[in-house]
Amino acid sequence: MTTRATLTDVARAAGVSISTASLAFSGAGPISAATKAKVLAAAADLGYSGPNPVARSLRRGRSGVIGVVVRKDLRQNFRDPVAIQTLDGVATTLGESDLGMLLVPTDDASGQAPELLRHAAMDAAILLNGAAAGAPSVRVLRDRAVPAVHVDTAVRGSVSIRVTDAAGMRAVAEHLRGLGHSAVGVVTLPWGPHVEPGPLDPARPGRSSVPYTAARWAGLLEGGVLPVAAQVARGSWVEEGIRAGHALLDAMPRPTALVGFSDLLAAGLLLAARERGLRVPQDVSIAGFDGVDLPWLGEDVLTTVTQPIQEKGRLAAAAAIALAAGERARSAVLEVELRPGTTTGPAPA
Amino acid sequence: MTTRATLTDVARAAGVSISTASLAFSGAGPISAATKAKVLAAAADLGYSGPNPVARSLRRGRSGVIGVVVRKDLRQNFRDPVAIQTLDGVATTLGESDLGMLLVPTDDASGQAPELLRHAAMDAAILLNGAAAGAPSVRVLRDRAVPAVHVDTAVRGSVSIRVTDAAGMRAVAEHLRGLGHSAVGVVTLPWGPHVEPGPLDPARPGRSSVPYTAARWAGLLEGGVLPVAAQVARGSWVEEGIRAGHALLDAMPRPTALVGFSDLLAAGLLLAARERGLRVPQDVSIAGFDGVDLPWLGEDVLTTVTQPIQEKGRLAAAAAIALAAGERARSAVLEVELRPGTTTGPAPA
DNA sequence: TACGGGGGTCGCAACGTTTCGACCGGCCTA
DNA sequence: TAGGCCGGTCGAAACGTTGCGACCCCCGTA
Repeated sequence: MTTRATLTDVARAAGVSISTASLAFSGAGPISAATKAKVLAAAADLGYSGPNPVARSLRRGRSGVIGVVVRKDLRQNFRDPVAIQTLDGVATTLGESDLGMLLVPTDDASGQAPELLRHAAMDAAILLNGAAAGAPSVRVLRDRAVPAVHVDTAVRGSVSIRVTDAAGMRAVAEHLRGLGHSAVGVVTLPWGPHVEPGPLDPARPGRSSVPYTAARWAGLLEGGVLPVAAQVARGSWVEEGIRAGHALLDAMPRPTALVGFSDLLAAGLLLAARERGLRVPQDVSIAGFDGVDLPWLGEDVLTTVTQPIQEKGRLAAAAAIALAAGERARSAVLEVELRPGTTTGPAPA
Repeated sequence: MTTRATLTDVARAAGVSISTASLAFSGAGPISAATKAKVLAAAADLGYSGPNPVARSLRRGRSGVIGVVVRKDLRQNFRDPVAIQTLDGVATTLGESDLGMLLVPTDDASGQAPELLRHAAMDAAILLNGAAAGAPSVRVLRDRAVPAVHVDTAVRGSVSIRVTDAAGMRAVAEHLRGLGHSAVGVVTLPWGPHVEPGPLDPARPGRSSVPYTAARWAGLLEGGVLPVAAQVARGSWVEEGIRAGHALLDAMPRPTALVGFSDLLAAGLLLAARERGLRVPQDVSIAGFDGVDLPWLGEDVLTTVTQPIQEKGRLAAAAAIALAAGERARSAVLEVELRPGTTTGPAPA
């Protein structure tokens, strides 16, 4: 088998120097139209389809690839519309700069970063896995001196893109209080590695080690809502919302309002309420967080807090691009907004 | 700013040759424990975190990256559980070999392949975008001599991983006929670039240019079902299923059974039927295709055809790994299976 | 004592590009 | 007509590895 043609071969065939041949492809630098055509013709002749990307990267000192660190179980992870929209934002912005997106599935709970993260070429990384300061993935990147952008997590000395989680949840709390609700049940996102999913004592929850979970809980309290019952979900899944919904609706006295820390959880709450024949919002109000599309929800429009998810991804990508180019990048905290729907109403008398 | 340490620096600091230093990291070749420790110590001292991946790739002639070509709009694309599960399978298998997964969003309709596909380093590619033989993405890869694995599409001279779409849909048709249904409405997946979404004449549908759409339609006919009404969906989305569901249920005489070319579409059909107060399956039977989890569907268990989606991804990745290593890989066609649920029943009298 | 073998180390030549500086004419301007 | 400038081309030196072959020395064996 004959090996692939290189720039040297093309140059020889075209009767020019290697430097000139390079110019014909890179476009940077002066070259006459005639020469360029000659080189391109020779290239076509030899089946040469452009400079070897690896060699180019080595010479340029840049790989043109941004690592995107996501949670290991893509199947669960990408079932979450929030993750997908973030990724979509990232992909859009990276695409505009012709940068590659290397997906790196990571399981920080395993205690070590994947081999890939240690060895793969990348000019910068975007951490979508919510890894905190001490996490393996973060350490590996630091050791490799790969600049990192954290999404939804603040890490000292790193750029991070976040939203005002606490303020958003406070708005929900105030909204519910304004409607006269005083008995509120809550299903939270995972609380942290050392807290089991299931019931949570609202009076002594301990501090969640997941930044946005902690922030959203804090927001609830700031808004004057101390839940009468709480459940910790295994993940942002509808099934968990259903399970938690039944658990919460079993509480005595029954909560008049239920809050999900994500829209998927809230959708589950809604389904649980429906299963029990409860009318929403007459019998029970339900609110979520995220503002994602749930086309299968039917007539109901979920009261929720919309966050600019795609924008978060785009900003993260833009920051990563800047860092990859050796420039500085700034952290950002984006605003969220309460969007009242049809699933919340006055508390029953 | 001081530039990053290289193997040369480490070797010098450790007082050994570059080759020996390399040995300490690659592990390939004989090296005394003492020397290795010395080199590693020097490396730690200099903050050297292992060989530069790009240089290594250049030297080795392999980048350790597999390109995964997906449809452009990640947001729509990844809303589809099928796409996600496939990707999950791919990621799992690639991860086991410590290979990177470069996500390349592509819009073949635009007529040209993304810059990234032309220029990014990859040892092989997996096409999840259903690109047919002539598509830009396929051409670019061929020109670059990047071996490709096609999923759900057969391309002459390339490896492809598919399922028995026709057989699956034939099983659905036979199932429905066995239940006495003769008036069947269908919502198909997109038919091809030059066929508008919306109503389709079941008697003269023309041949779909999307291989699995064509195969599934053919399977229906093979099973003895000539639909009385048909709708072409914009994509595998619940909303489209709902829209099509209403359109199909408006047909006179009303179909007694509805078939969706995907579970998401079928779920939409189900929701449309519910919205109209129709009982499933007493008033209308509904069947889908894919066998994905739809936890929000409630009590109903969708009658569907399960395909080994994750397995498809795993096989595709395995094939890509083989091709990247210069070995041969074989195409595969996986079996699907009818899984009767609670959404199909005897045709109303 | 001489010889063979093997573990460990080292030099050097790639891998395929980009880019910097030098060089060479020809053309414009003074 | 001479000087300067600029468009176009070229050589050569990196970029940071890996891996082949050579080499050296020590030990075991004949």
